[in-house]
Amino acid sequence: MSAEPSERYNPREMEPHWQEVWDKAGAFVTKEDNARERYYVLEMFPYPSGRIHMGHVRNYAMGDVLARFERSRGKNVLHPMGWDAFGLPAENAAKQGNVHPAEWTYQNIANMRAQLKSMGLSLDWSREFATCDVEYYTQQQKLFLDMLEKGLVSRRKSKVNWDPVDNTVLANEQVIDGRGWRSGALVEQRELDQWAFKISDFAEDLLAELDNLPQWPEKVRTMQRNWIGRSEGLRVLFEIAPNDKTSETVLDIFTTRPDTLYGASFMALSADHPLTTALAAKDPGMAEFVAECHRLGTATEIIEKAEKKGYFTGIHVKHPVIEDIVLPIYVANFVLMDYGTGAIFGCPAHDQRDFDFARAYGLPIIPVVLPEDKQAGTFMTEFAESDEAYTGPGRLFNSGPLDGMDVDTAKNTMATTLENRTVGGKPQGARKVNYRLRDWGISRQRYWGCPIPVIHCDNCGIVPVPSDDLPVKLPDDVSFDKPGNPLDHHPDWKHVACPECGQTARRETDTMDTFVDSSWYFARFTAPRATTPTVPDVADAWLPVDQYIGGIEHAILHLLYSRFFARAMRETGHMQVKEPFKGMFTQGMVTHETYKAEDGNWMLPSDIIIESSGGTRVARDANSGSPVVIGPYEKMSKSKKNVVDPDEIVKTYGADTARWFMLSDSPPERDVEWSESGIEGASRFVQRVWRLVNEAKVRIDAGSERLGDKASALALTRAVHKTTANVETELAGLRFNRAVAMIYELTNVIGKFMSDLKDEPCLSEISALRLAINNLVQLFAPMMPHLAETCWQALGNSGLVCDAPWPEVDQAYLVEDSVTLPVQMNGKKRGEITVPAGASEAEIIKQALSLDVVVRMLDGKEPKKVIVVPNRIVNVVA
RNA sequence: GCGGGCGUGGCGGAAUUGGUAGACGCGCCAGACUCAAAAUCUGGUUCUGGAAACAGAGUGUCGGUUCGAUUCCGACCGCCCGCACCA
Repeated sequence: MSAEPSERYNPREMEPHWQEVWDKAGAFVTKEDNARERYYVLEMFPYPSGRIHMGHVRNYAMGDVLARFERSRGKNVLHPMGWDAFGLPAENAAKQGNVHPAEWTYQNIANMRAQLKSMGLSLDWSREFATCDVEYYTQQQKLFLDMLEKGLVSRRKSKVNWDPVDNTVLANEQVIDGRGWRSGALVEQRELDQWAFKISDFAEDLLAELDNLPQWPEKVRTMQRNWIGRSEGLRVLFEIAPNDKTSETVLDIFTTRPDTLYGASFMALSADHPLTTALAAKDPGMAEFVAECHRLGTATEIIEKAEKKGYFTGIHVKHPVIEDIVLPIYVANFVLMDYGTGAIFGCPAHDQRDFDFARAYGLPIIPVVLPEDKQAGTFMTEFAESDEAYTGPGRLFNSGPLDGMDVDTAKNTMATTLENRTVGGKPQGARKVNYRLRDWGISRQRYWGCPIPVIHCDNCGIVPVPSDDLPVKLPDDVSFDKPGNPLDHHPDWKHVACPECGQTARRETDTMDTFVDSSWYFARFTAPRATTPTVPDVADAWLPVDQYIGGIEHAILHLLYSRFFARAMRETGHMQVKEPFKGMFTQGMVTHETYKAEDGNWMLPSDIIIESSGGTRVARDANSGSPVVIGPYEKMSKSKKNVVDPDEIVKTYGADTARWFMLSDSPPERDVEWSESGIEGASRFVQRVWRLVNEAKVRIDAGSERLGDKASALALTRAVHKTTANVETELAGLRFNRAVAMIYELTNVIGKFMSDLKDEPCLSEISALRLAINNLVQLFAPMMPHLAETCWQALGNSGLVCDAPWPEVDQAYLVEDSVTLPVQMNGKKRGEITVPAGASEAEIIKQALSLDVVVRMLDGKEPKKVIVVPNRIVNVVA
């Protein structure tokens, strides 16, 4: 099959053809026994919602360009695809449509696979898997058991974020502004037995290694750093003054400012602190205050506005470094139980929250840090009138032995002092590094997830499922008509004999958070059919992923969990690599104009007609003709109906056109604006290239017998080599938009060359044209692979362009033998001169000064100075 | 509040280490081809003045360094994103 010259290029015919050719040739099946350098490119695998969207098209187009490009550069490329297939939508579909989650999911996968195949991606489909495949989650259960054995999994009663709409637990990372990330429901706090991965064991390493990921966006690294939230400080034991309300004798607090201890004026406990709970049991007023704190919730708006409130416990602690001073203990609504020890000391002068609290309750405010440029007296006076705590640097004062020290020295000195004292037989102070990062709770009360392979036995406690008994398979016969977890109310699934004592026991009915599934799939792709989670040697050979591409929305959750999993898999012997992704790229979103009808309803782009006259665009309803308001570009979303269906685009314009458009114009990390005229422009280029190739073919076939070296032929050859070198650099750096621009430029150059070509060209012109047109095809081949194959064949090349090596760049052609230099007068361009490449400075100056405009402006005077930057510029200073 | 990023024509965006601002695309204007339209091709398109040659201004604002600044420095203005009572 081949397209006739002079016909329009027909992607609908050619694209399926080449897809079949690649498929039959097994062109993109990755071989292990391949001596070439390995290159692993991976795009975040999709959730099988049923249809791909333009965001997928952009993501996979980028990955595919890299895969094809690196392949042509001689690498052994791994470019796999799979499905992040567990999750709640399948269960919701089951509830609504009476379809089994498995059926729904696999049907969606089939649809989306067909859509992805129509894009012509160079994927190794032989490695495809879905995380809901038994073969995959069996291996995940093995990993879980290995991690359990290594002490990387914990089970404890803990406060969890409970989503009352989805009826399940959420990880902290899945709570956004106090609401569930999927349901948007206000999250409640509940106490449950939970399985958790001990990600906090790796906090330090996860933080430190961020510095060794130079190919990650700075933004993502910063976000992870903040999330891990390391802070160095001191645990301090405060002695509780003897009293009759509690039997406790010490209060354990965490502070990062031990230097300000001389400014302490109160202590504050979290509403959930054990001491609070004990005291509230006997104090109804306090119990009411605690309840009030819980009602406040965690929503951002509320926290921002909430006043600092407290409740005095009636007890005091002794000041650790000032004799005969006691400090009152409050329960305060701004102290968090899950950070530090859930208790703090308050130094109002140097912490804004403490300041506000002290103001509200009439507590002393004692400044102990003096800004470097202030006198103690004036600072005290100014400070008394201020509403702000001073949190900057300075020297200690009002602080006895610390007076005169800078903040860091004072911190250290105080730490050492307290380390050397004891309270109740323990050191009063202990240096401690605290992290915000908390363990990753993975228990979910759901059916469509990976079962947690443990058994609860009344005699033996928690018993791991023996590996011979794996997999713990999900039962097929489940009902979704009752609220709660279908696994829990399944008639017999959970009832099993204890593997240890044989007595009646219960299976764990919780399944794993679906983020577990996506935390190691990149490793599984290296040996997707192995009967172990990985084949360690193979995983180590491929990993880390050279280039990972996906959305910024996974900057914390997925990427942090994956980094943890790599470490956990290392500890359990499944691989050596601890950083899973060497290069990370976060691509921007696809946006589209929004359209609103007169009645205020959003309208689909396909339901409107846009007319433009004299630069103004007017939209109206395609059916009724009534006017439609054109709104700004926003992220494509179903709710605003500003979506374009990739299937329709592929049918109308072809995959190559869609890919080309997605890669041109906008830098890949920025949002791209989808527009009708944009896709039309891309389509125009496809046809233009096709015409150009056919015209070139006619000229080349006609040949020539005239000898001769034409300057235009040399210029074209230079342009080809230069563009090849530049496109290579840009593609390697993922600057697809710049590569596209250069290819356009070269196309223009070739077009110009052809229209200038005489009826009887000489040999040098024909061979320059042959090189140019073939190279052009190769340059755009990673982006528009079908068109490239068609052109490649039409030009009479043998084999597939996807197998052809990247064109060679001859450095000799990159060196120009004459240069055009701009000539500036006082920094403003006035003209230009052309000089031989090796021209001396004196020559250049002489030529520049003889320019008409320079002579005129100098008006007979000598220039003050002439600056010559070789190969760049000449500047005449008058 | 803290952290990260960004401000360039009508629009998306280009501009190596400071060296011709506006590549390339979209849009628009004019012309060619056509009975006509579509498609295609050619030319033009930062702004102001001018028929043109040309001159002046110009990369958010103000200032600085420099022969020369979109690029470096300082102050400000505006926008986007992330985090946020983390002691």
